[in-house]
Amino acid sequence: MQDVRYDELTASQRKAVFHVEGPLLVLAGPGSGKTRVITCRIAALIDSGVRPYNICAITFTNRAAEEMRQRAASYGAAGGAHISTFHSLCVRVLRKYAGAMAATGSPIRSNFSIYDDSDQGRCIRGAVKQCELDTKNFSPGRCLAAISALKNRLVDADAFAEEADDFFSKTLAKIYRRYQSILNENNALDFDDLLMETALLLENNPQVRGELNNRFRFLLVDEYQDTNHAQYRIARALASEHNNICVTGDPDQSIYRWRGADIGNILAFEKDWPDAAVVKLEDNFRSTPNILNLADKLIAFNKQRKEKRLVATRQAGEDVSVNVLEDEEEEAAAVAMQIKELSEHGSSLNGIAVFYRTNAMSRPLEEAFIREKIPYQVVRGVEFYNRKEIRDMLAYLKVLANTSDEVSLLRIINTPARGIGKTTIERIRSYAAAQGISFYVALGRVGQIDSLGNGPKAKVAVFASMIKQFEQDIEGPVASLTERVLVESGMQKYLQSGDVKEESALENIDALISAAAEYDKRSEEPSLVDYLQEISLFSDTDSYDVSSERVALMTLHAAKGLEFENVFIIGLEEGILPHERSTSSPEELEEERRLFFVGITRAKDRLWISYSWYRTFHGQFLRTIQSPFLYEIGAEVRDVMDDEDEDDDFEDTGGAVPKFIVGELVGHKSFGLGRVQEYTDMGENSVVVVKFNTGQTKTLMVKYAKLLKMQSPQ
DNA sequence: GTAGTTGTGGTTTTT
DNA sequence: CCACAACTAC
Repeated sequence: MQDVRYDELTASQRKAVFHVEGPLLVLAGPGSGKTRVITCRIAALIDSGVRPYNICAITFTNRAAEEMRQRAASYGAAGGAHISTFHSLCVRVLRKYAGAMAATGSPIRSNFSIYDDSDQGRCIRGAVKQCELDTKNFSPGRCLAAISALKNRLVDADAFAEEADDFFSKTLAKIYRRYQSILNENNALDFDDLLMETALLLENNPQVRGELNNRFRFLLVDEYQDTNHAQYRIARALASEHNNICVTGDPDQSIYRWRGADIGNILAFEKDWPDAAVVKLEDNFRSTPNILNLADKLIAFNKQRKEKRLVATRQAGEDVSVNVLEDEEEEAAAVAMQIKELSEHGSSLNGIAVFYRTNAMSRPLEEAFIREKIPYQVVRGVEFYNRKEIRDMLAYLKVLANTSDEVSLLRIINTPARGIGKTTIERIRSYAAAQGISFYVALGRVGQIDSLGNGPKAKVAVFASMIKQFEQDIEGPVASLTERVLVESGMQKYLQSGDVKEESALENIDALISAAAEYDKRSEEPSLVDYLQEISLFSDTDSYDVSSERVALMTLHAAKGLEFENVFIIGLEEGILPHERSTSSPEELEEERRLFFVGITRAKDRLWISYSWYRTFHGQFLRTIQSPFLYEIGAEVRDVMDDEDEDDDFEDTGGAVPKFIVGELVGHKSFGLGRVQEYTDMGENSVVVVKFNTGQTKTLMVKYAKLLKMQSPQ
């Protein structure tokens, strides 16, 4: 193997790298050279005579997969090894074995569509409606979350119907069933189906499992702490014959519990694989001890964890700054100023990142950066693919690839407007239902739909023949087909006309066509189905360009796996970090803490943490409370405004703050009357939870809230 | 059938 | 505060 510097590895890294046969657990702290260990290990496996073809490495994000591919390639070890995310692997497996699955009654065909949350939303709304239920009690979000959790546990609709014993579960079971049959009718799978179907296929079909066991003799799973139960079962099945399973991860960096990740998978690995070798990577080569110290202090507050040390190998550096600003704009301005200074002192912009809890928090930063002319890139989830024009174009392509995909078909049948309205659609629909044919097939027989007048009939016929025309190009390159659709569907004309506000719409579609062209070039066997299935699993996060000279702005979740010389983490406030929706259980709070931990440990040299006194929240300008995590890291907060000639319109209470009793009636200048729900006496920093008559419950800091005592408690 | 308007509900993180 | 759905007016 070329260029592999095995001699630069530490003793424990070597142990992991040169482990060949049998299960292996690598507990890798942040900055411990985990990626390097994994890629070196792939190289070492090949050195020891393993064929690359027999290696399967699974990562969590496409970006991580791409990075690993490149690193492996630089060792000359790329060819043949399968490196992808769980989801991509599942798509390939399902597409390949769809035929075999059909024999056992599976409705999935290999050209299935993959539905994202917005498609799912349409399906679930349809399902709830069909069950004649009130969407208030069974909101789409709630239902989808519940179904997702079930799928993660590999509980299908029938199994759930059997276990359901109360009203809610029974109703949910009905919805689940309807939802799933809608997906089936559309020949579509949602993200969770990809995992569940693959897991079930592997477990129930010995022949398929045998083939894959034979192919993937060495399995690597990265970020194992974030695998959910379905992924766990897939990994277990894949490794069932050879036992050559190597998992890497860090329980302290598990941040996807909300998505079903089960930290128990990594904690119980040694139970699942009793003869597992365990390697702990505790040396940290990334951060200064100043930064690590903070991370260590913070994570020690978590109760559910495996004790693990963070051993600094670097020399002491600069202290971590914790600043408080007036509001989110001042906070953004302060970050921008600091970045300017760094830049002027020679720091490169691609070594700088700003992390925040929610995507919405990027706005003030972007405004400040534009003002200060600081180049930046926002690394955001699915922004690009969520654009209307992109979704429309993709809907055309999806229909061509999978004519059963009614959700996509309904999206484009009147986009751009071609006079096919609700009534026409409903009539075609009932015709299709009566005849027992799909909506698409019904379009082709529009002449026979007696309920339609001649006008609508003609319009539908034009649309149907247009789609037929496109279908002739289905085998060719994806880019030229996309271009053809753009022109002939009328989308181009529609977007050029003055009615559309978004100038950038056509540019975005151009970007889509370029991406398709790149796919055509890169892919060994380009096909529309393959292309669509691939990009369904792609997000903007994956296209983050590490090398471009721009400051990176991203959520703490997106920061996982990255590192930067200079890191800013903003919004250290109660309700934001920890997030207000994650405070109902200790487990959730611990996950928020891990999220902060992940953010801190991305920093190599310098770290700035900040929060602001006020923040606009749900459109309201509100006083904030600093995050409890700041106490935990023992932060000495510097009030940046106090350093200047600051007028503080909140007079000092001199530390003498009033005390409250639960049940006490209080008044607030903007929320009105309310009753004390909880009171935590922390002297000057006492916190009170008040339920106001408006119905909202607020956590307030006594020092600032200026609550009026209305009367003595009963 | 369509476009514009009002109302309502949901509002974290991502494959 | 935003997106989408239902409603209303053409």
